[in-house]
Amino acid sequence: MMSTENQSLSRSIEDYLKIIYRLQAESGWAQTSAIAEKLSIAPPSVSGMVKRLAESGLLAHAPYKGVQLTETGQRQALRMLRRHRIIELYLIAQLGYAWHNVHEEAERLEHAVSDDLIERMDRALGHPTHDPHGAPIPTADGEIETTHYVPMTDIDVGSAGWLRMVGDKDSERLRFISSLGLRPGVQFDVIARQPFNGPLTIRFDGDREEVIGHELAHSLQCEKVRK
Amino acid sequence: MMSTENQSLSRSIEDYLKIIYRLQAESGWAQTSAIAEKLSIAPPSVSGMVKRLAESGLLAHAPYKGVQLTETGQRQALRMLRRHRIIELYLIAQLGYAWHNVHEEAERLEHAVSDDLIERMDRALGHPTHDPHGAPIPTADGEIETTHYVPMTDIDVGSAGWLRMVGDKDSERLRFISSLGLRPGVQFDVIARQPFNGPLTIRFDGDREEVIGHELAHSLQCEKVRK
DNA sequence: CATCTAGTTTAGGCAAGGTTAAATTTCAAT
DNA sequence: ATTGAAATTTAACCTTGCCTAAACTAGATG
Repeated sequence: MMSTENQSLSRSIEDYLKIIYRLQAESGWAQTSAIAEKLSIAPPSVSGMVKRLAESGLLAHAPYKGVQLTETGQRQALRMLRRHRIIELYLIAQLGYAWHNVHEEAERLEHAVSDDLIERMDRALGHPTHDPHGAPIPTADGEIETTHYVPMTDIDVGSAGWLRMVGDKDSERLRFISSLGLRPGVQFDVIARQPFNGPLTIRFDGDREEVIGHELAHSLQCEKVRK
Repeated sequence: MMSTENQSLSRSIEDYLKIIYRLQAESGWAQTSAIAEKLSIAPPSVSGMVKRLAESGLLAHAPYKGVQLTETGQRQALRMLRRHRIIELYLIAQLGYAWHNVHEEAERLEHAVSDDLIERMDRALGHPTHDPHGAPIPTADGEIETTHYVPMTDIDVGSAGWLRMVGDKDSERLRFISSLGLRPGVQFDVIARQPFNGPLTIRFDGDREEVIGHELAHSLQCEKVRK
């Protein structure tokens, strides 16, 4: 832990921290192979970087087990998340980007913008709390809303829910979701569900009905409407 | 000339091309030491990079003499110039940046934005022809207005001129210029000039008079108003 | 015409961040 | 308790882009 603190981080390092944050949120640990897969690089490359990151105090490494962000590492990861989400929102709101096209652009810009520019975008957007995919935006000092959403497949037939969040990584999936008229914030009723992981029928926007495959529905994070 | 063409260029390479373009515009050649100085790196580093750039067909190298951009190299350099200038304008017009603060931010962003984003900014700005410092913006297909401005010191006492262009690199200088109320497009009369490279007095905005030191005046690119 | 110097290039290194191949550890399954 | 497969780490190497020190050119000057 030579805690070099406050050095500006390389593009690579920023990507590692972001991915590790997400993996850790899912399962508590980030494993070497999972990191490698998400970054599309070979596992030994991850081992090497992990060593450097551990030395500089951004994460703790339990050999052969996995990795967890330190306080400092998490702060940096949340900073990147904030950048990414504000940029995505800005591109859509101010520059006419489509929902499903912003991810890639944000992925590059998040490493290049200054904190000042991010705060200006934030101001121009009216200090939003969620990005266009429904994900919460961390505050400038590293707070993030904890979500407790359930997959759409967990909502009972006859019950209602809000669509809260959809992943931003898969542009084809996003294009399809939005072609159905679905986006975060939409309230819906579950009308029917076929057995054996079959498709789900939902009604929303008053009269609109759509059938959604199990896999897709499982990827849609929702909040139950309590009666 | 293995003309790898159309590979995306590294950040370093993009910086080299930009600098070489500017040096070449000044004197026809870009010398190793001049490139090194502008990039704040050691001359041997430039020799090394120049070799690689020449091999990939972006420039021609006359050993011990200097380099010149090829057609391809120039096109890339102009692309970077376009990016830089549109970004600077966008930051000022849409995000409330001050004139003298945009350079550094643009310097990072120009390497990260997509062509698509640049064209969206261009559209949002109404297809501007000049950046906030008065420099012409190359078109998307690599055309650039040729300027033929003269330093303010070359305008005779009693004559008038327009301030057309000021360098964007020195933030302190820009801050001062703008504190005088000067910016590109302003028309002025030269009221007086002291001998021995002494200061210049100009009148503009109707009644406003300012005294400008020789060195500063020499850095202000102007167009003569013909009577 | 020889020489000196400024500028350039070559040689040899280093750090970051990747690679593949080989060694090691872990853990589940006999 | 042992073993074998999967995951991880180590080892050895590559490329990019920088560095310093040393060798080399070219052009001005005596």
